Amino acid sequence: MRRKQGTLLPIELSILESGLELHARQVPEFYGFLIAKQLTEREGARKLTAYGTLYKALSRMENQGLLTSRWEDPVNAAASGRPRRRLYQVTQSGQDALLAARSNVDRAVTVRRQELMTS
Amino acid sequence: MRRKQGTLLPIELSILESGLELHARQVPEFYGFLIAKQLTEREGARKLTAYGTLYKALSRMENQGLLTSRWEDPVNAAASGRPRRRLYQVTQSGQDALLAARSNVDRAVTVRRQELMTS
DNA sequence: TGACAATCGGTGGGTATCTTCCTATAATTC
DNA sequence: GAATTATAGGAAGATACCCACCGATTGTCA
Repeated sequence: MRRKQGTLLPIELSILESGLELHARQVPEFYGFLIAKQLTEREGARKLTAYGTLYKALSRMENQGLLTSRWEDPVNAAASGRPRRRLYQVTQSGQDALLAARSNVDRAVTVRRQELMTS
Repeated sequence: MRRKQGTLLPIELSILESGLELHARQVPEFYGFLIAKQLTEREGARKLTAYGTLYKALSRMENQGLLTSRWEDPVNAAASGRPRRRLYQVTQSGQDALLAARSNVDRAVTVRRQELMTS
């Protein structure tokens, strides 16, 4: 749906928020599946069936420099008996984008409120 | 469905046959997914949706000594960019079981044919 | 012969990631 | 304001494995 540049989509906002929240809780890195679970919990019950959407968002964000990623050590994954994870971190640029997007939203809300009050 | 001992189930026969066929074609080891594909092709179109059934059969056969398995080197799997495979081989005992089962089938068929002809 | 116990098959879920295809929609361009 | 175009979203499927549960069946024993 063609994006107005400098904008974050709802799913991207969620990813950044989840990522930063985990970071604050001493979880330095996150991965797709974990985010999916977080979103499911947070957004309340309605399942994120479309993993494609999530993973596409993640790689998009990495290309934009909002995230960095590395593959988990395969030996480690094997020892845990599960598929390898791709581990992400929110970059400084990601944090900035989140803050900018938030203030945009705030501004939009404020403007709308003004409009309502003066109409 | 409680098994008469010394008997092989259809899926077990298929696994042994596929395994030996691959071995004859210079493919020393096989894995679940590969067998699934083989079965789908061979048994003609109708998909093996129930992977659970297949994997259970494999571990059952390993317990019975018809197969041996080892995990693929995780680094190798990672390099190929896919989940790890569990690699199986048909044991001598597996080959014997197949031969025995085949001759049982032959005998049963022969007996049935006799019955039909003399009835 | 009839009841019991064992086990098999299928379904569905969980763990993880990625690709391709089609459609819907929003942002640009004219 | 209309036409174009880029891009996001969803569905489906590929790659691999495993577990838990339920119901059906079948061999065995009384």
